[in-house]
Amino acid sequence: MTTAPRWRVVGRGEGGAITVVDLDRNGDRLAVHAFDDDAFRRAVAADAEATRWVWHDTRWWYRMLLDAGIRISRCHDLRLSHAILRTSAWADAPALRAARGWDAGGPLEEAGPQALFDLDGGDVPVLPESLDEVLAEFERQREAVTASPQRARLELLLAAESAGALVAEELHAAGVPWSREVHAGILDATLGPRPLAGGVPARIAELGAVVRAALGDDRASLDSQPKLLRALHRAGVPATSTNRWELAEYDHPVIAPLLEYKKLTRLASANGWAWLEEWAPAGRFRPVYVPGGVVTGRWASSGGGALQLPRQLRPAVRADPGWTLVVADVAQLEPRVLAAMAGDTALAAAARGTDLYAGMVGEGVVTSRQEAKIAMLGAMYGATTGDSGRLVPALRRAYPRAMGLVDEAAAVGEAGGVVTTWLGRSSPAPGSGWQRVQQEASGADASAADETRARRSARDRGRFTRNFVVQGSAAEWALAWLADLRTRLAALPVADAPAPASGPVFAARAHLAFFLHDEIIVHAPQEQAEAVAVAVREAADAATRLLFGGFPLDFPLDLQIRADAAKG
DNA sequence: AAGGGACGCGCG
DNA sequence: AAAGCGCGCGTCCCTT
Repeated sequence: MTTAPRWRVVGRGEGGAITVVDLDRNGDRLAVHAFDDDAFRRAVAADAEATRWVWHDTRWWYRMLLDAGIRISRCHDLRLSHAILRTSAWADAPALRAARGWDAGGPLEEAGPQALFDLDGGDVPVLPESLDEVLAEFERQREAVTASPQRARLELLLAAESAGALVAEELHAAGVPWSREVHAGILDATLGPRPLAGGVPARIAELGAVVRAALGDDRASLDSQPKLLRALHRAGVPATSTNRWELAEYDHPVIAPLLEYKKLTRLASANGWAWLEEWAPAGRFRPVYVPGGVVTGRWASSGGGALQLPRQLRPAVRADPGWTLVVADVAQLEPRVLAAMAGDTALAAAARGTDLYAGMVGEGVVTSRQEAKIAMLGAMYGATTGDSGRLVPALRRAYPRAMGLVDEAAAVGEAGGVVTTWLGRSSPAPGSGWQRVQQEASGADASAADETRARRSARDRGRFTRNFVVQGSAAEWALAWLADLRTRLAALPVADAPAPASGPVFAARAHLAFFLHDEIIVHAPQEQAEAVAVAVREAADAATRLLFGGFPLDFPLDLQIRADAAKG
């Protein structure tokens, strides 16, 4: 009788052949297989459900599999896991920290065959993919986790991070269903007809003329910040910058058309016709997601500005014929995560309905929903002045546990310490520059300027660590939500729907199409919309229980089923 | 000519 | 009406 492997570790063996080592739950070897590329794909396809595949970089291996139409259930991404364990305060892992090569983490090209042609790159870091190095790193990671006092949470974090890596590749492969017609229609209505190559859109040209007239300078340059600032000064607007918020404070006929001009030039340059051609040439927008790309554990993106899509263009996200979108975002994710982490039952009580901010008003902590929002954001970001800073003390009185948690995180950061999220991602230690500034200020010959500088950089770091614990833990909730939802969607029956342009893995199957910190979009066959909506809600509940057990707090969703992703 | 920094602004 | 966290990207401008 054969034992089913717990892990299947993938690497390059003799002569570069793909080699898979099957391990049992104790990490003992069950079998070793050498494959060519085709045989490897067949082996994965035959065992896609059962096994946790262990590999150096999901971007490399899973992209190859998805291209061949193969989806898998689980993996362990050594690159992402290494990054977490290397800095986690809960992992005492000297061997892992000493390992060379695993902290490289460059773009995908550097890990793939592209590197062969990147000769002038010279010392471009390449992740180890040889079987020996992959096995050794996996062993180091298992040791670090097993020895951790927070083993269960770290295991959860590594599993969630790795699932996120799978989701990121699937999102890229499927793409965001994008209506070029709707997008072009918005551009036309806002900017005017598409100009000839290199031309200025009509509405922008008109507004530019109005602005120059108001400045009394028909040759004023509006696109150069220093020149615009000088032109404003000549026209009697004593602005110190040209940002929107400051300009809005001045009462001058140039302000309104100038702000509109800036709005339109922004749309044209960031998401205009050129963007449409480059990023959505065939009805799909395919951003590259970068899991763990932000220090806090949030995802980043590269290419196309996926995480900055203006709300204005959301109507261009449009389901294929016979399909629909399930659009869901979490209401007040970060304050809810904070309440659960701190075990703050008063804040949890305010969150009991669907609107945490309304709950705060109901408890008499603040007088309006807007105040509640400003105060809560100020507490999580470390505001000290303005309306926001003024309201924070009221929150400290009403929610001492939640506020105590972020205040403590700030204090640790100001003192140069490290803070850690709910599941175990730690903030980076302060850099040598930061420490030097603090030391210089504490020396006997420190000037007043030295002390001011040191205090400011300490406060800056305090605000960073204050926010780190909340933003990072919220990212963990979102990862758990994504991972659980991904599994539920895969379990839905294959639908009788027209094949979408989403590639072989996603034809006739509901799939994630977009993710943005606390929001997801699922592209679903119309007949499955309700089932998908249920899965999205159940996944949120599952994530909450997984992270916070029985703590009495919901994470309610704002969920809509509709053909486009506009809010309505 | 290429690259880095500053600025501004889109998103959460 | 905003000053306080985390990002990516386009533009301009200056340096190399």
